[in-house]
Amino acid sequence: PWEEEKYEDGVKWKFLEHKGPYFPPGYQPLPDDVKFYYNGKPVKLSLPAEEVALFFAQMVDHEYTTKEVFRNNFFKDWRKEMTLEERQLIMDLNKCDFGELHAMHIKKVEARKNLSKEEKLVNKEANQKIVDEYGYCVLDHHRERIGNFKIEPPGLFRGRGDHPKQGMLKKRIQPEDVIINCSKGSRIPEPPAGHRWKEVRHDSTVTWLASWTENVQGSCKYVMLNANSKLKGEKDWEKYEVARKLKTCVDAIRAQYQEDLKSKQMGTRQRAVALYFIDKLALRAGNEKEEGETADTVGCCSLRVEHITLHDTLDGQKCVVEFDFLGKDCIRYYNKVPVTKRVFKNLKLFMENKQEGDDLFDRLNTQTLNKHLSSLMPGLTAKVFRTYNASITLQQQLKELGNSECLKLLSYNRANRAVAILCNHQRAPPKTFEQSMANLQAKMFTCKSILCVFSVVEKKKKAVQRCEEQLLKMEVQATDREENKQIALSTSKLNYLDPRISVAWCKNMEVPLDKIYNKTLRDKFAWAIDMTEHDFVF
DNA sequence: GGATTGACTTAGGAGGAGCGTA
DNA sequence: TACGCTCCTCCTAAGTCAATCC
Repeated sequence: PWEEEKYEDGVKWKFLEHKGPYFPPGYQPLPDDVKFYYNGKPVKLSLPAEEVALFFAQMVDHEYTTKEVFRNNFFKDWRKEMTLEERQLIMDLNKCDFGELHAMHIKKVEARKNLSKEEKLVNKEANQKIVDEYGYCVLDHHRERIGNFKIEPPGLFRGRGDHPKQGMLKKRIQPEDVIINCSKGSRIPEPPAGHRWKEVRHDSTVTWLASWTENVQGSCKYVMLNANSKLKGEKDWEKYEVARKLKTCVDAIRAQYQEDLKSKQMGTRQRAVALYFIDKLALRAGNEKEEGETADTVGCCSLRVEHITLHDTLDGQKCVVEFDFLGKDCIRYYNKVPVTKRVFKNLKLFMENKQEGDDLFDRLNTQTLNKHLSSLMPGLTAKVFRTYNASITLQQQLKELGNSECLKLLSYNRANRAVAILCNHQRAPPKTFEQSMANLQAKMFTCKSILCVFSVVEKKKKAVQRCEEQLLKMEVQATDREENKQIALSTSKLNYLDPRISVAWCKNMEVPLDKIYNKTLRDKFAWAIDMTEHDFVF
């Protein structure tokens, strides 16, 4: 779909100009009447120590701050920011009283909420000005929106799940920490007054505009383009094209790994079983992770023996594998899956003479798995199976029809839901779930009562009809919402489902696209909206 | 080959805008 | 006009995977 010529060998652009990242405002010292207390006595902290104290104070009503690991990490890092005197005085977090700091924070939040319409508008305009100035770049001939042009503000690190580094201080990033990437002929961004950049480089083989190293994990952070940019759009399109290519050879690949289950080589059999899981269950590849650096989560290749239980029979089914492990973001994967005899036998073998903590696939890692995959098809890696199986599932499930618009949308959401369940995309049930469900039920009840009365009275045909329509809509809505209680549809919509399937479906079903794609999605998938005809097949 | 680093995609939650309703 | 609810946008953590180094 992209007319302009492609650059050769890894070149991503010829011209790149931008204003550099936007830095968050500096720390505002506490007013004199807001005090921190240690052991009951007011203590005036040095500014660096005060800033970090406030990070903690802002979080005290969050569960995080009750956790041992969080408190210890915080206290250790906080003490590093203190002066010698402060460090000698403040020895015990339990003797710290952040009450006034917390109260001030709450008051500020309240005040922000209670701003008048006009004041909110003023803020909005100020924000827009920042976006206008820093939010765009010029890449080749296009003005493009930048995804994250703001430097992440300092704070306390909030890892997910049982993260060993939770509570550590995430330090303030200075221009001196930031590498700028832009093209040679462009106007180089000005660092904030009195500062300089760590480096200005001109690397056209990468797509980032700025980067810095984050201090908690030591990893790189990047400023990159928005998903609606040409660069990202092309990459996204390519991703789905690779997945479509897998469709043409997936049968051969499946036959191959079925065959490999019988191999004399243990490594080959392990690879075959792993591939079977990745294909059938849409598991992630599962890179190995450094112990103690992150929460203990796994994917396919890093499964350990304690993560599966083998059942010769379970609930009347044979050869059942029970999975129970924490995956990405510490989301639990729990599933009972009947597998073929051969897979089952192999798994028994892999588990022999192993104990808790041992790798299930001790002869396999993601590098060798992906090397094998790329030999079967160029561009094929483990994650392509997720994209492929997600998209093909959507396409198959969309064969369920509905005659009214709301029923059509229900069937679309159900297809989307099937994918989300496959990919294990979960969410915490909304806090208001029970209440809003009850409200909906109440409305439906009212509607039903009205219908009862009116059908007796006769007449009022219009009102009856309207009421019936409303009722149907609410019933569908209730079903949809109930089924979706703990399922996140957005992740698969955004990352796994070829948008052309959805665009074609909308055309065929005469459903307006904005019923299934919000503005962000319509922007991101502009390429698909442009090029897709009603007869598109994934 | 094994570890490390760098670049990029994928992920769920927080918070707020905006809408409909009482 | 305030309130409650929903959905969107933003945020940034946490993955994947290839390149590089030794």
